[in-house]
Amino acid sequence: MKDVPVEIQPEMCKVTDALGILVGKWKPVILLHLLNSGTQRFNELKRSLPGITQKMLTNQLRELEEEDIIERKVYAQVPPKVEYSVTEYGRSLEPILHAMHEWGAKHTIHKQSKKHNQAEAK
Amino acid sequence: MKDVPVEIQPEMCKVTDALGILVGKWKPVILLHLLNSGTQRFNELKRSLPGITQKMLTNQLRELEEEDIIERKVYAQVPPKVEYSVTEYGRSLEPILHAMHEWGAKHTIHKQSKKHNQAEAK
DNA sequence: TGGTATAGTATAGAAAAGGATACTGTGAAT
DNA sequence: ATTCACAGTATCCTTTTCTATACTATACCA
Repeated sequence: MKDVPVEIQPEMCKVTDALGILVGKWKPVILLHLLNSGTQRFNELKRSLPGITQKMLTNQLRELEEEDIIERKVYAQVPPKVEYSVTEYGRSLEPILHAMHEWGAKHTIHKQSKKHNQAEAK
Repeated sequence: MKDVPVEIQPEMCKVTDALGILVGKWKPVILLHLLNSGTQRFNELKRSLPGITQKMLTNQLRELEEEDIIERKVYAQVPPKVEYSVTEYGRSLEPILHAMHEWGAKHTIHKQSKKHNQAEAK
């Protein structure tokens, strides 16, 4: 039997796919905020996310909408009113987000103790 | 009582932290491969990942090593021998990777049926 | 008449990520 | 003497992501 190597590409990786939906400087934060606070208007979100630009907020929201994770509801009013909320489908990401939050919190501690050990070892 | 808005930043988000470790075009793929196949040498990895450049492979491996997810073991030989493996600590990411894989697979189907519905609705 | 609020778009530029290609040192095999 | 395998660096370039800033339409309020 030949030793045929297993060939792998990022394009066929489902983990990469899932990750692709979450990456973006503000996407996790927006998603978590919508999950916590429920439906929010554009400017409510903007005020909750200090430092974000309008362009970025629009952009990240559109990308999440594109993947069916959030919903955008436009009211025919003036001044405009647009509401964003997490879809039923989007909520299926909650366990993953929760797991990542837990892991991330532990990792922060792990890194600190690593640093501490290095300092100790002079 | 005033309606004080909750202010959020990506820098304080643990999900963003966890995500940061996994992002990079080849990181999930490398990690999954090391988890599946165990210890691997640099060129074994390279051959398993068609399309990756040496620079990218080195770079992604170093970033994973930096976070203590993988281990790099250098043998004092010529030609050089360097082995990479997932650390005990790195294995704590497995449930998350698994959950993402599952979700990603379902999402692929979700997107397909969405497309199908759109086509149906002419 | 001018200012405010809303939910954006447009444009330009900086910074980060990734790609292409060439080069390195060393021992062993041809 | 040349070539190969190995595990990288070094350099330059392109693409993508993110930032900064200005601008839009419309109704309402003073």
